Amino acid sequence: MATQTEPRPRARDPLTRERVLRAAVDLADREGIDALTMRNLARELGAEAMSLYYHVANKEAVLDGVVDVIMDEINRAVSAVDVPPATEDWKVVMRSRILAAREVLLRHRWASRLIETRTAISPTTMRYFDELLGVLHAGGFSYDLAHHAMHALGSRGLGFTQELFEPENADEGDEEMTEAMAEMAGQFPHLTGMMMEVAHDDPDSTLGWCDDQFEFEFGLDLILEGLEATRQRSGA
Amino acid sequence: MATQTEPRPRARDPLTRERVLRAAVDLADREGIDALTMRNLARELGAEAMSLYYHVANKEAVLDGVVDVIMDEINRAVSAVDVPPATEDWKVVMRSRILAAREVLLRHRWASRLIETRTAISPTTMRYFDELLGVLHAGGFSYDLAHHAMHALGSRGLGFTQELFEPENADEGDEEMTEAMAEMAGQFPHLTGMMMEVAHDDPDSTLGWCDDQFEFEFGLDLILEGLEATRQRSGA
DNA sequence: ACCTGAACACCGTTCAAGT
DNA sequence: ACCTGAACACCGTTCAAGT
Repeated sequence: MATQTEPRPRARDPLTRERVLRAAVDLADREGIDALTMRNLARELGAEAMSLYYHVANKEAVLDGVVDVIMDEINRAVSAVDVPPATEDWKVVMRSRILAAREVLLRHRWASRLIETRTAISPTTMRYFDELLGVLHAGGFSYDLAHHAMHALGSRGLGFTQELFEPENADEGDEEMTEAMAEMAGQFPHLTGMMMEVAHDDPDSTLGWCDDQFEFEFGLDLILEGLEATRQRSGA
Repeated sequence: MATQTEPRPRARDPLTRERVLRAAVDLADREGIDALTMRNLARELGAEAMSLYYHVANKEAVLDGVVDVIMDEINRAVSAVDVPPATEDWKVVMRSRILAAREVLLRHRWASRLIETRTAISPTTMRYFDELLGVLHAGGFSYDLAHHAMHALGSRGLGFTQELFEPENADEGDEEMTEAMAEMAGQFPHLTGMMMEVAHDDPDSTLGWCDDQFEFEFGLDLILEGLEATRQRSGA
């Protein structure tokens, strides 16, 4: 056994586009998307940063590839959940597909923000949306209305949570919290009222009181039902 | 008159947090958000990068401040459009507010992406959402339902277009285009079908065929109507 | 064919120093 | 009080060079 005291030996198979992209996803999962630099990625693979450029054009290509890996995982998850073939309600199929996609994005929380920065659309991504369109079309939507439907869903169609200002760190002390709220009451009566009403309904919650999964499904169902109503109305 | 041959003289008033932030917005408008570096920003102001640190804590604080400037512009635009006080339909008020906010974001196209990266929520931003909540509450929503409504709107409540994969550069040659489509037809029947149907309805459009404003309003109205139906149903 | 070292032009930021 | 120069630890990327 050769002496190896390197901090990160990492069985040194030859590099590969695949290995590079997989390492990139792992790195982002483990240390966040900001840690995904060419130098860190290379170290992860036991190589030098410059070696990566033999397998990928540049960092942008790495990011494109990483999104592709995620979209592939989504496609896999979606086709795995799609088992019940006897379902005739397009809303049920759509819903379960989107929720499956969402689960993947929850496993890679950096991914949705990254996906939004892509300008080109890869075949893997096209496949996802093509199948979604297929569900609508099979459900009685004209392609024209299906087109509007896809826009109405927007990024929610991939399972994105739409939240602005995710709490991120709801670790603020309780006293600072109530103090801030007192100051808030005057300036922002409705925000204050809302928080008080919700706190009354469910005393356990002060901050971090939003059930993301519930809110996502609420918004999704609202849109799906609106689309179904539009479809029936337009007879298309 | 003193000799001045500097490329960017820029009347050299003392720096100010306000001047720094305004220059930052101008710079992002003119050259894109990536050009907003501390060094570029300083040059814009006829100063050195290090001088900025006397007025702002760091770059993150600049970005927070920039978002605040934009949110202030939104609040101004919203209150300017809010003139008709006799309107009793909350949907009309909500719609016009959100469309006004959207116009501001269209003037600063880099802004929505930046806003999404903020973790803290400033008073200026709170004001916007507080007023939006006020419209819902005045329209007969319980704060609890209004809360769900805000989640359902998500970033659309600020006028964000939800589009994944904005075309960005729809400058692809027509021949490459049709070639790509031919290849696509097999793999992505529904995307192909959709494009053909839309092209048939409106022959002028092949790519860049989406009317963003129409799609935004379609999706927005879908949600607003869904919320109104939910409100009536829940009797809240 | 695959990998690397040295180097370049950038970042944000610190710190001691200038006026 | 306000601004700056030099320096540090990072980036992505090039290019000529190694095996």
